[in-house]
Amino acid sequence: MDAFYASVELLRYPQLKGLPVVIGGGRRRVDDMLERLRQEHPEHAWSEDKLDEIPLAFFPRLSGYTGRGVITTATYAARQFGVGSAMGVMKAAKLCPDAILLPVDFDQYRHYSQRFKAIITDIAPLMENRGVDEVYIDFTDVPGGQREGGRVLARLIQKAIFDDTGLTCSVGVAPNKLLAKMASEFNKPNGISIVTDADLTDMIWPLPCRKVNGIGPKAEAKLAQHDIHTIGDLAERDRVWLMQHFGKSYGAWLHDAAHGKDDRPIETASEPVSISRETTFEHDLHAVRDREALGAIFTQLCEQVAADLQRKGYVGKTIGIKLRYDNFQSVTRDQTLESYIHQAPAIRQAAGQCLKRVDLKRRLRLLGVRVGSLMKIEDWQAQGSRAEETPAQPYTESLFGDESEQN
DNA sequence: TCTGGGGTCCTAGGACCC
DNA sequence: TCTGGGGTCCTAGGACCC
Repeated sequence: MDAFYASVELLRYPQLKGLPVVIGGGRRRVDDMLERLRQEHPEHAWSEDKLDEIPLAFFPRLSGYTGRGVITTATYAARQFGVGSAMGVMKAAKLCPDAILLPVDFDQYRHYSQRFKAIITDIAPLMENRGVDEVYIDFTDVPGGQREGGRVLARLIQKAIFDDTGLTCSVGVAPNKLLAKMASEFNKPNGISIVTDADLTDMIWPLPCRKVNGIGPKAEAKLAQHDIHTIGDLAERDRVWLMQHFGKSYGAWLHDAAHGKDDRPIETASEPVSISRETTFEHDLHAVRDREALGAIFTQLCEQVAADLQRKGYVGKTIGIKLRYDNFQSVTRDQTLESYIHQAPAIRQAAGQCLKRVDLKRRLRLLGVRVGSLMKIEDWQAQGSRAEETPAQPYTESLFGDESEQN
């Protein structure tokens, strides 16, 4: 989907069309924005169905923002200023202070995500989820899927999605997932691109290695040290040499990828491996000085994870924590229990144990709670689930050090 | 002006078992 | 009498993706 979060926001605020808009900074919902408008401008009759009447002047701008968020999506107008996803909001504010900043509203994006995916599976049932805004589709056996190399079906899908949602997408058609992913980037937004094996040398090899899905910043830097910059450079290298320098498995994969080889099937169904919640604090917190605040956040994270588990219908037995220090270094600890759990007090109990195994002298910027080794709740019940033991005194024990160890 | 949140997969060492 | 060869599970960290 093209600039998905931003495009969804533009559906309800069409007055922002064509303007630099960025999504990020914080998590909020439309109601919060309405609430603020009602307080600040009670002379208007604000309501959910009149969002398109909100004057431009009332929208928050990047320039007024102070905080630690990042940009998740930028409209194409905002990208002209050099603003892009994963960029810190404060940096984006320097590049384009007048851009409109909207908070993320995941519920809304999930809703549109389900809608466009339902439209796709109606046309082509073999679809693999790749997050909220991206999918792989197997055209092979769809009627008409081979016409004009797939272009006809790609156009049909684009039109069906646009007619239903007003959202545009870009489609890459290729013999495998690796090439299709790269092809989808060639004609954004609202484009179609077709790549065949015969196009490998002229369309793929000139691209920087970083364009391969699976080569990130670290691998790119290491490749550059060996003077490998384009996918073509990579394709020239000997397979064994790559395996010696990048590991047996990754090296072999690099070699295959550079030659456009990928035989991964479309996975139409998948089970989650873990469910987690984490939060970055507005300001760094200290385990001893801010232990009340940290304790409250910790409890809330456990409750959110528990609610997520129950909503999605899972229990888990590996409970873990993650924290990030003020120097951005992250550590994790986890613990596998004897039985499966899914309730907040039990999660908090186990996660609290993990917390005792980390250094809490440095200031913290992030805290997270994770549950892994998941099992479907039905399977758990079918095999005679044992009720989890709730700690006798939940939420009262000392979690973040104690006053005696002041630092 | 430092750097979100929710995930997956891989590696590597150690415990433990046969 | 100084040291096997598998296999699985657990844990921690890190790369990468959307």
